[in-house]
Parts: sequence; structure tokens; C-alpha cells
Amino acid sequence: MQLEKVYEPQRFEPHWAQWWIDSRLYQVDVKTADRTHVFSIVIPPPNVTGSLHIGHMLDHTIMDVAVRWHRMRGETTLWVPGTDHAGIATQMVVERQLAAEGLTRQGLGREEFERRVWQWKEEYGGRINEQIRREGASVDWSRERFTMDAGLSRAVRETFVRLWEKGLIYRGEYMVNWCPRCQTAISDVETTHKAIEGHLWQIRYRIQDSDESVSVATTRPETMLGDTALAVHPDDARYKHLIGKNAILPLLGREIPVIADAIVDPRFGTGVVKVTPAHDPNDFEMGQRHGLPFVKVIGEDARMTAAAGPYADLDRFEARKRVVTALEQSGELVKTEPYTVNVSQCDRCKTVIEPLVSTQWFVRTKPLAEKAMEAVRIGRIRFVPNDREVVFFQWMENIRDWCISRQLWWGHRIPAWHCRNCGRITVVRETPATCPHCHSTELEQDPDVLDTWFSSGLWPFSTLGWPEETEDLKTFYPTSLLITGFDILFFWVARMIMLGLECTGEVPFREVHMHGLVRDAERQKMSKTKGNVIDPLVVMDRYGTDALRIALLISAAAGADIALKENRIESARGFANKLWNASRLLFMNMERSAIATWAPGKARTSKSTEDLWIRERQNACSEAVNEALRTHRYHEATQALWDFVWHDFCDWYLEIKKLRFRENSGQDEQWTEALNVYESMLRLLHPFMPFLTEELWQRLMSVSEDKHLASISLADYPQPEEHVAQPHGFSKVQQVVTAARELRADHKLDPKQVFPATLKAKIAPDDLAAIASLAKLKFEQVGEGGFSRATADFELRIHAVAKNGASTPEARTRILKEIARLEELIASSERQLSDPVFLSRAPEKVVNGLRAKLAGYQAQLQKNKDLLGGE
RNA sequence: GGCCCCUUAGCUCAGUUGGUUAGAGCGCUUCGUUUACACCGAAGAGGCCGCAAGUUCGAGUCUUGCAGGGGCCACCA
Repeated sequence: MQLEKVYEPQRFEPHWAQWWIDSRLYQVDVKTADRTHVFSIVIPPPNVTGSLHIGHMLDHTIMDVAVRWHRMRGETTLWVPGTDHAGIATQMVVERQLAAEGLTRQGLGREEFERRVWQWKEEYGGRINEQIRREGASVDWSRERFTMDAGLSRAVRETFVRLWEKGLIYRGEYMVNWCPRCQTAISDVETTHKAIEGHLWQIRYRIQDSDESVSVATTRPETMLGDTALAVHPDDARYKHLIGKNAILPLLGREIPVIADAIVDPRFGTGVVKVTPAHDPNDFEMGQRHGLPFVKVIGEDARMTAAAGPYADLDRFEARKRVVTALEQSGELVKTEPYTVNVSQCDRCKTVIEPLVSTQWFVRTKPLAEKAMEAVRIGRIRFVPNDREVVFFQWMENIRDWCISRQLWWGHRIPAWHCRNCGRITVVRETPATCPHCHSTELEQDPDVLDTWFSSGLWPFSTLGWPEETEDLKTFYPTSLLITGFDILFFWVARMIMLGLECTGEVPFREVHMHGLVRDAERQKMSKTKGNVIDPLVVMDRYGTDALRIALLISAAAGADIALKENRIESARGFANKLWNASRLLFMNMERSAIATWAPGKARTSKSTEDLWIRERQNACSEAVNEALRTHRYHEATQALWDFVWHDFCDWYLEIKKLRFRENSGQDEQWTEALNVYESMLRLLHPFMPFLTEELWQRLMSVSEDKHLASISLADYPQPEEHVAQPHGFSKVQQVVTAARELRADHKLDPKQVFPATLKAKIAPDDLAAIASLAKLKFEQVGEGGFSRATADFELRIHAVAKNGASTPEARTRILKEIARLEELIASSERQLSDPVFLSRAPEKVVNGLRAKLAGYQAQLQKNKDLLGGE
């Protein structure tokens, strides 16, 4: 059995990725599955237009670790993959494609356009899934879903109708966020706010039939064309006398009333506001309260309407300039000052949002939010990290109704029909033939589609067959865990909780793990325009998928952003390389020692020092890893494995085993033990580095006597054992070797210098010398008792003889420094141990611990003094 | 304006319920190529754990204030 000299993951990663799928290893048969121990998780569906980015990679890697861990623990484990139809994004991609052909969607017509989008989806929509396969994500491809599938579309209609019937969906004319570029209404969470350096203009409005005038501050002067009132605070003494009078709208000369409304802050600006009910959310409400006319001067295309008189057809920002100029010329512009304006932008295209009044469909969110908050409050859903709950509650408590209609063509059509005859609306599951109210056949389906997040909000149960009571739904719902980025807490997580509770009466998942953002090496957000995007596909090609997984995982503290550096990935590949080479060593020596077969898991009979020790270390590692995974501390689990593999297994265990192999003294029981440890280590590592561990495990299994498992991913995950600790004296071996190495490094290897230690370990002095890279270690018996070369207890003095070099002042300096440090520690420990308050208050365990430490310091001090004493 | 998070080695970051020598990776210094690995090994240097006060026998860890950085939310024209 030989391993190639160089670790080249490209050679085997694609193979295993494909093999895992072909072998249907992760496909769950719900009929035969154990339903008492179930772990289920759904993938956050990536946009069907998307291609894999580093954020997906992190998300999927963490999920895959969790999934593989649970599966190896013997739970019935399901990971559902799928994609999201991504309304606006996909529509825009296809429209761009059409434009290249000189076509428009309007030209094609709705039906043909939808056909083209489906065609696009069939052609390109699989790309992201191919990339996910490459990651090694152990999803069940037989259960792949798409939000526009028939089944999921049915779930969408069912939900819509139910909410409508309960009065939780309504239709009405309100002010919404309108994106002039996307040509649709969007919800509040789809907007972002940005501070922009703008101006605050003051405009003079003349009061009718008087010499008086008032100044009004605004950041959007073009909206004055749609003003239908001025407003002051009812108690503002400066303006009380004007209430009820009329002002003259500059430029247009319209008469508008001066009204009183408590929303006006008398301390801001001049204390007078212009009221534009059709173009400002506050003014909209004032307009309703006071029955003001709504004059729409800006249209859906962000151009001025006919109502804007001479400014009609101008772009809104051009109109702003012209209005300002005109006001300046007419002398009605009182003041211009620089001002920071908070504008809202479309989250997708960054176009400045135009608040517009239009008829839309809304979800009444308050009642849903109440239930959602309750579920989190009583712990039916737990957030990791926990402090995200605060943000969740804060948002939920102030939640506003959710505008769910979109003026797009790609998406779930709203299941509502308008009767041309009686004008009434029918909301039903199946397309109606006649109007149930007037029996007319003149029905027309509402043209709008639903917000993409409406269907993704159903994802955890719609993918499992809801509203049917399927076996999948019964077995896997509620799902166990959701892993996703913090950035979609409101978009997706909150909506799933609300809709899940409403539709199924159950929480959609019991835990939510939210990871941070992957940033570039300088902590900048990655973006195409900045050109700092790390493409996971490129990294996987260059370093291997396992290396990228490890690099991400080792930094993945819950909630924390990750600054991904190239050298992190390099060192992660170094780790994989280390494991590869450790395996090479083992495999080569198996051949050399003519070890042809191996019986896995055989009773652990070897009592050699290093075997007892590594067993203990591995047990501790297993304990740490299992516990860390249980509590979603993936970075700690990874770190624990790294330390164990590199610094215990490779640096010490194999260094000693190597000597035994070389002497060809490795008996069968030692080989059994070494391979047991090695194989368990591969299993411990498997969720983290699935490819490399599968590759190595398969090679190892070729000589195994037990071949009943097809893949390491189906093997048991090592669990900590209860009583594995046996005295082995290995720490003494380490001490002796380390001390000898120190001496060697310092060239301070005068034979007069001695290092006293009690060594109780089955290891030969010559082997210690070899590990310490010394020509020779001389041991000298000090007390009574026998001394056998290989195994006895003995008091010894080491005379370390270097291969080269002589004693140096550096060593002396180092020892003196060490002595000073120890003396300080001893002094402070003694001080504390003589403090009666400490002795009476601190727990016994702590006091005894300190006493033991003090003794340790004193021994070390003596050792160092002895080292100097020889001079 | 409200809320949340962060500040630990030169850099990037870990550090669960407070427990007594604060860790990793990269970088740096010195040494080393013994047939697993130079994508390596060994030995080192490097830290008033942002500042100040408090609680405690004991604080990187808890409380308060301050300073700096980041984020989320918010209709103030």
C-alpha cells in the first residue's frame, strides 16, 4: 500500500464528490429510517441565477460538518438541497439576455416571457448545484426542490388563501417603497439607508390675503409641486394665527391650506412643513388625517407627471435642479445649506427609492410576530449566538405590515381573481371558472406576483411536502437546525418563524446558528466592483476543498466575521499535507513490516507508553470535539483536531512509533493499536475534511479484515470513553526530550551538566536520544532499585551529549531568566497561600491546586539551579 | 436618536459557567535536510488582555463610566 509522494487533492476530490452522489449514501429512505433519532436541516436556497461564492462555501461547510457529525452518530440525517426562483434577479437576467437579442419582455408578452425564463432555468439553473456538489456537501439530491416547483407553488397558494381567509392578508392603497429601476414595489427590508451629502433648502410660501409669508425647509424641493398643505404644530405660538388660512404654492400658484398636526416638530427648521401626501410617508398619513388631496407629481418611472405642470416628463433629479433655479429667480428661495440626507435605496440596485401611493397586497404581521416572539421567548427556538435574539425582538416588536406584491412577471402569481362584471375579488386555491358572487366568467387574475421571500418563508416545510401530511413532513419537521448568515435574519429567518408557526403550528427549526460574513484579508466586504472577491472554485482548484473548509472552519466563531487570508488557506493545506504524509509513513512501514491485514477495533492490548498516552489524548480530543460541535463551536472543534493530529499524533506519537518501526520491533499488537488510533483519527476528522479522510480510509480499508462499510461517512463518530486513563509516564518522556532539546539548542551540552528526572516509561534511552536529535543520552542511576535498559523505573541524570556545539552564554542567560520567573511565581503563590482570607473563602480544589503548582515551581527552580550548579 | 458587538503577541483572531504560567495561525530570530512531510522539524523572542473605577479571597472573563472602531434599526421636513 503506497501513497503518492505529493498531496494532490485535485486527484481524488472530484472522484469522491461524484461517488458520494452515485452511491446515494446520503439519500434517506423514510420508510425504513429510525424515527427516534432524527437530524434534519434545509439548505438556505441559493438564487437560481447565482454562482457559488465564499459565503455559500462557509454556510455549506458548517452545515456539512453538522450533518456529517449527526449522521456518523447514527441519527437519521436529512439535508434538503434546492434553489430559489429569485424573482427580480432572475427576471433581470433574462431581460438582459432578451435585450441582447433586441427583444423586450413587453414585446414577447407575459406567457412567452415566462416560458423563456423557464428555459433559462433549465439551461443555467443547475450551475449552482454543480458547484455545491463540488463542495462535497452531503445533501440528499433525490429531495432537491425549487421554489417554483408544483408542490411548493401549491404550498404558496395554500398559505396565501389561508392567510386571506383569516384576514391576515389584505389589499389596499398605501404608500410603498417603489424602485423606479426594478419597476416594482418592494418591502421595507429590501431598502437600505445611506447618508448622502445634500442640501436643506428653505422656500418662502406667501400667506394668502396678507403680507405674511413663512419659510419651509425641505430636502426634496421637487415634491413641492405636489404640496397640498402646509403644517404647523397646533401649539406653536408663532404660527397659531395662520392655521386655517391659505398659502400660495410658489411656481404653480395653487392655494393650499395651513393645517395643524402634532407630528410637526416646532424645534426643527422653521417649524413649518410642506405636506406632499403622495410622495412622503409622513405626509401620506397627514393627508389621510386631514382629508387632503393627493397630487402625484412623480410617476413610476421617476419622471415628473403632467400634474407637475411645466416640469412634466423631467427626471426627478433634473426637476429638482430646475425647481431650485426657478425659486432662486423668483426670490422665493430663502436659504440653501449643506445637509446630510438619509436616503433609502433599493437593496438590489441601489436606485433611490421613490415613496409612491399604490394598490398592493400586504400581510398583517403583528399577530404573526406575537407568536414568533413567544416561541423564541420560551426557548422553542434558540439563537446561536444568543445576543442575536435582542435584534430579533427589537425588529419584531416594531414590525410593519409586509408588502408582498411585486409588479413582476416571474414568480408566484397571486391567487386572486378580479371580476370585470361585479368588481369583486376572489381568492381561492384553484383557478375559478366563474365569479362566485355574480357568476360572471369575466375573471382576470391579479397581475402581481409574490415577494420571493414569501415562498422561501415556507421552505422548511414546503420542501417536505406540506400541506400534505407526508411521511417526510412527519419525520423531519420541525427541522433541527438552521444555519445561515446574520444578514438575512429579517428577510428569511423571521419570516420562516412567523409562517411556520402559522401554517404548521410548529416552529420551523429548533436552533438557529448565525455565522458572520467572509471578508477579504483587509476585512473589507467582498464585492465585484472592488475586485477583492475570493472565488471558492479557484481556491478549491488550487488548494483543495478540504483546505478551504479547514481555513473557514478554524475562524468560524459564531457570529463573527471572517477575514480570509491566503496564508490561512495555505496553512490549512499544510495541515492536510501533514496528515497525508503521516499516512504515508504509516503505510510505508506497514509494507516494510509486512503487515498485510488489520482487524479494526480489536481490543486494545498494547501497553506501551506512547499507546497509552495517545489513547488518552485522543479521548480528550474526541470529548472536546463532540462538545464543541454540540454547542456550535466549530472553530474550537477544528482547533482541537488540528492540535491533536499535528502536535500529538505526528510530533510525538509517530516520532516514537517511527523508531519502533525502524527497528522492525513493532509487534502485531502495536500495529493494531497504531492503526486503531489512526483510523479513529480519520473518523474524528471526517466531517471537517471529508475528501482526504475518505481517500485515506478507503486505502486503509483495503487491508482491513472488516469491509462491511462502504464509506467512512457511514462509520461511527468516536465518542469519549469513560475510563481510559492509565498511568503511562509519557509526560516524563516529553520532559526529558524537551530538556535535552533545550540543552542542545543552547549548545550547552557540557557533560558536567545534568538533568535529573524520574522516568517511568517503557522507552529506551537511545530512543529518547534519537527523538531529541542527540548522539547519546547517558543515564545514571541515582537511588536504589533496578535499572533495566528499556523499561524500569529509575532515578536518572541525563548527560546529554550533543552531536556538535559547546556550552554558550545564551543558555546561562535563559536559565537565569527562568529562575527569576520561577522565584516570582513562588513568592506570589506563597503569599497567597499564607492569606487566611484566601484559604477560608476559596474552594479546596483551588487551594490544593495552587499548592501542587507551588511544589512544581519549586522543583523546576531546583532543576534550573542544578543546571547552573555544575559551573 | 435607539440598540447590539468589538478593542488580547508585529498582523489576523481564539479564549462556555470568574480560579492563579493568556493560546493558535501567519510573520520574526537561531539551529537542523535522521528515507512521512522544507506544504518539514527543534528551540526562542514577542502580551500593564483599550483606559479608569468597582464587585470579589481571586477579573482577559462580571458591573459602571470613558475613548476608539464596526454593525443593525429609525418617517424628523
